[in-house]
Amino acid sequence: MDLRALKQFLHLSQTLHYGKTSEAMHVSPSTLSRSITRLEEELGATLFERDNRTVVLTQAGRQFREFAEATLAHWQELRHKLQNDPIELRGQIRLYCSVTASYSFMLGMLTAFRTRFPNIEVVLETGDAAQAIQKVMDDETDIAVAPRPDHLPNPLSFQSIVETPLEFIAPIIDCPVKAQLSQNPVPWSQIPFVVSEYGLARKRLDHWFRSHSLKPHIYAQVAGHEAIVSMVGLGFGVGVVPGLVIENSPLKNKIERIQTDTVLEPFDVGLCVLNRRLQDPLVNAFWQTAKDLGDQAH
Amino acid sequence: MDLRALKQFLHLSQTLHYGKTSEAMHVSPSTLSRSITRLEEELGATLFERDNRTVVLTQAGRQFREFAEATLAHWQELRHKLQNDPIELRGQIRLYCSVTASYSFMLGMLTAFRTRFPNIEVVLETGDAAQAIQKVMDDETDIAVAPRPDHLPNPLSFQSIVETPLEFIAPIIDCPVKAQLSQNPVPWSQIPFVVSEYGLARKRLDHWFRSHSLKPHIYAQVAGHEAIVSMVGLGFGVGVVPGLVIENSPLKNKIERIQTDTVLEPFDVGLCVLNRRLQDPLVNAFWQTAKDLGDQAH
DNA sequence: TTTTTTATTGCAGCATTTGCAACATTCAGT
DNA sequence: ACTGAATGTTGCAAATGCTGCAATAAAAAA
Repeated sequence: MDLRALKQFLHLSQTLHYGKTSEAMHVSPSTLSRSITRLEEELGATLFERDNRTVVLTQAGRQFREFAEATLAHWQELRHKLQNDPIELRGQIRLYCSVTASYSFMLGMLTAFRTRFPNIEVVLETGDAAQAIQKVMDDETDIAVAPRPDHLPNPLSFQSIVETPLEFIAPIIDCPVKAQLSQNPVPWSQIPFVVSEYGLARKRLDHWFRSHSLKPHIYAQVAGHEAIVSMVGLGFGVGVVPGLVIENSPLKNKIERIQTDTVLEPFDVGLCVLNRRLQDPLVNAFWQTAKDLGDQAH
Repeated sequence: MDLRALKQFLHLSQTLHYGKTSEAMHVSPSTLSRSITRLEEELGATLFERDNRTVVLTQAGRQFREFAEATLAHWQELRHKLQNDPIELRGQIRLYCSVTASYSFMLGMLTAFRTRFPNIEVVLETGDAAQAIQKVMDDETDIAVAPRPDHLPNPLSFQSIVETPLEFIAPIIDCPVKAQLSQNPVPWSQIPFVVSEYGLARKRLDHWFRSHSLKPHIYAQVAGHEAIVSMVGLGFGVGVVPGLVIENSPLKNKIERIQTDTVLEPFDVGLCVLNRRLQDPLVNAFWQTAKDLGDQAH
């Protein structure tokens, strides 16, 4: 039994659905299935009564849930205590995130961190999310907020915070683009697109174009999702940005989301760090604080 | 954090000695070292203050020990409860062990088992320990007591119960052998040996002969350690048997241990089972009961 | 019946863990 | 001070175990 199995069990005991839980825990259904099976073997008791259609907690499962909750809480509490107690950490830590992130969840994260480690100075740099991974790899920052890449480079660790859909947005003001969009079918290959210069969002969009056999009309390539929102808001074309960016944008009411036949794979936004940088107590402190915050959310 | 790490930590917190603990936990010192390091990383605190000469528990370590003890106890208690509750197990389970084992620890084991599962019928066969592994492999018995082989066959699981040294024994009564043994140096190649026909004890002894460049004088090959004790007691020669067998032998006062320059690698006596047989709830019940007993001993 | 949903299993690839051996460090004894 | 023994850690190759994909099984819905 390890803590990951415990977390998975707890989540599953709430959803009662392998698919949902496995997705939330970022493992495949098969892995989750085997995790639970292992747990049951070690325990010598069945935790879930499952038929391929329904999953229900057994009596044993209910009892185990209490144990799991208590143990997990106990562990986290202890970890906090031990991290605060021994040495009053001092120093500097470098963070990198997009403007949107700094507006949204980064605020809560930093407050929690400052409360726990008031003597660590935080240097926060904002910039294009597409560069975040590279910044970490080059050790130009300690921890960055980034969308989880399709293939995580080996020396990196990732910890997800929130998932947000990638959405198509269009201007609300009257402009040529608006007219084109109201046609049926929509002449996608003629519509001007405002896209990221590079990065995961660009990759996903390119994939979407290919799978629709479209040769897109790229009107502008810009760096940073926020800039895309601006240009779209001004009526230059259609863009694709994470939902989070839309919600936190001051131009929110100048644009609208548009539906498409297929949905782009959502962004899994989280923290990214170079494994070896976790040796540094300061970096580790931030990483663990974030982890605690995440665990509480579940 | 998993339970194994917890057990290792607890043991180490008592011995304060990596070598001792790693041996007791059946892992190499390096593995233990890494286990503890991992634990410390996950926890973000140092558990042991160690210099290559001394190991002491830190303040954090003391706090963590309480957590570890509580968690482990909690887990085991729950496992007991869950294993008893759901179904009253009935049926038959086949055990195989040596006569010595049945006299010594097997008694306690069976009592614990009968208390917990009064409706499981135990069929206990006694015989030569050297055959135990084979009996399990051939599925002629469910669980056997055996010395841990140098290389455990893959489909088998092993759980150790007790370690016992392999000792040289000689008759006490006056006989030719006794005279030879009192010479200096001892003429090993002329002394008659009473040895196992096959099995791990034989293997270890052969190895000892080779490493001393001796061509042994084998007087008799017998099956079963108990028989060796008998023949040695009667003055037929010198033998090698596990300490446990000596202590439980009615002929204990007819023989004496003799010292040699190098000591034979001790026997690690424990339970052995075919992995797939653990699917059977009855077999699993016994296996887990034994595990609980072992955990309590620590 | 066919389709859809969803947990499980075979299998191959891969990451983690393991143990050995070499190393570093400290202490005891000369 | 020097040598030798004891002991925790680290580099590295090998093995073990875990993971995800794809196929499967089973049951409900259409």
